[in-house]
Amino acid sequence: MSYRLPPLNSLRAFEASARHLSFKRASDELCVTPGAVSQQVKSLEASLGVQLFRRFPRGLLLTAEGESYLPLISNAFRAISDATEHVAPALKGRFLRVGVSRALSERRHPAIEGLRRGEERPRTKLITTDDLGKLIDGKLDVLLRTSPQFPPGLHADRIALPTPSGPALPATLVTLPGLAGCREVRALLKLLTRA
Amino acid sequence: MSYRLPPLNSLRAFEASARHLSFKRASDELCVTPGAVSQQVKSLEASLGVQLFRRFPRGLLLTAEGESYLPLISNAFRAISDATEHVAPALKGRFLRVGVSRALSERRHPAIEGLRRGEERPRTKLITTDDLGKLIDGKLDVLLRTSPQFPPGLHADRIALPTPSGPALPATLVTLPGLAGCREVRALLKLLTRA
DNA sequence: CTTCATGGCATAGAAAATCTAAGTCAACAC
DNA sequence: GTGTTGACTTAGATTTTCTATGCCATGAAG
Repeated sequence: MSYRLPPLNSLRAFEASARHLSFKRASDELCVTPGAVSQQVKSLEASLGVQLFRRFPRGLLLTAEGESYLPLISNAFRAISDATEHVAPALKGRFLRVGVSRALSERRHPAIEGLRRGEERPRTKLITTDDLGKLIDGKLDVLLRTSPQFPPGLHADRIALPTPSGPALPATLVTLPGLAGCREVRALLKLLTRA
Repeated sequence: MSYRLPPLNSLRAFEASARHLSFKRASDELCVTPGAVSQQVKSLEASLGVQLFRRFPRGLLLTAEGESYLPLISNAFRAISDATEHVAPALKGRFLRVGVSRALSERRHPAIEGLRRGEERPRTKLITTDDLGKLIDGKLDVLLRTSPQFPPGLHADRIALPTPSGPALPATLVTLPGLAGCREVRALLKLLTRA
């Protein structure tokens, strides 16, 4: 038997916003802009014909409908997430595993430190290493190093890390080809190259 | 706590294909082309790194992973669908409620008859009526009539219904503006104007 | 054997959805 | 008063989804 599902991407924006009671914090979690979250939630409300949030200048409150919807949607997403991890155990890690070479790690670059402290998105687990083998073995998702060298078959972005004072620091972000375009890696790239 | 969700639209394509063991029949249900379903499922398999189907020239079989994934995903979608109906009761109808004027109804137009017998998509519930009031009152989603007249505020598409023999039959498909762009209405339009 | 029907696959491009950047507004803090 | 924060809106950029088309492999019918 078929069902009618609401727009699922919008539902994701709703769920994250409802947990945080903030489009801003939801946008951080989802690695998109607050405007995108706002639009998605608005679009969901329009398609449902139901207000899910009360908006305030500095945040959100759930309506009664939103209050009743949230746990049901969160549980369904949790079930999907768990089922997915069960079927594809390789997706179990909830963090982007980022190798950072010792040289860069010791530079205490602000964005990298922010990631380390959990203050920046995407969520990452930082590992001090420059071992490309870990990338190939699937033990890392991304490797950030100063050396521009990388073996064929991997994908590399040459970037300039802005420094608080002085010239930008050249670095290379290496990934498996399949991961190069994923949202978290792109978000990481953007974070690292941000002024 | 956040989760990592697979691409939800692809998941929808997987779930429908797995129920039907056919991209073709899933495409009918989802009102998209088989090629689109195929691409979505393939994309999901790539992002999970797991084969979900075995393909055969005349259909699909589920892999062990696909077998274990399906009930979990179906249940989650069911939960979302139920939650959505609970929060937005107006969405309860699972059928597109189509009013067909008596004149058109009596013509026994093939596409309309196909809809009536449940042989054509989108799923519709046909009601013989030409009462625009029902549309405005929300008791109908769409009204198909021969008359080109409709009140301001509604949306109308003037269409030509192909007949098996003879010239196309002019008709008007009237909807509330909010519904005019929705997938089911568009699918209905396409079905009715198909040669 | 040939022909026809069926359905999955791949591709290029069209269409739609999603997102971003930028600016506005309303509150709150100092 | 100014500055900060976060929600809202808009236009356009970007990405995703979809379509149309043709190809391929099978199975059924003649």
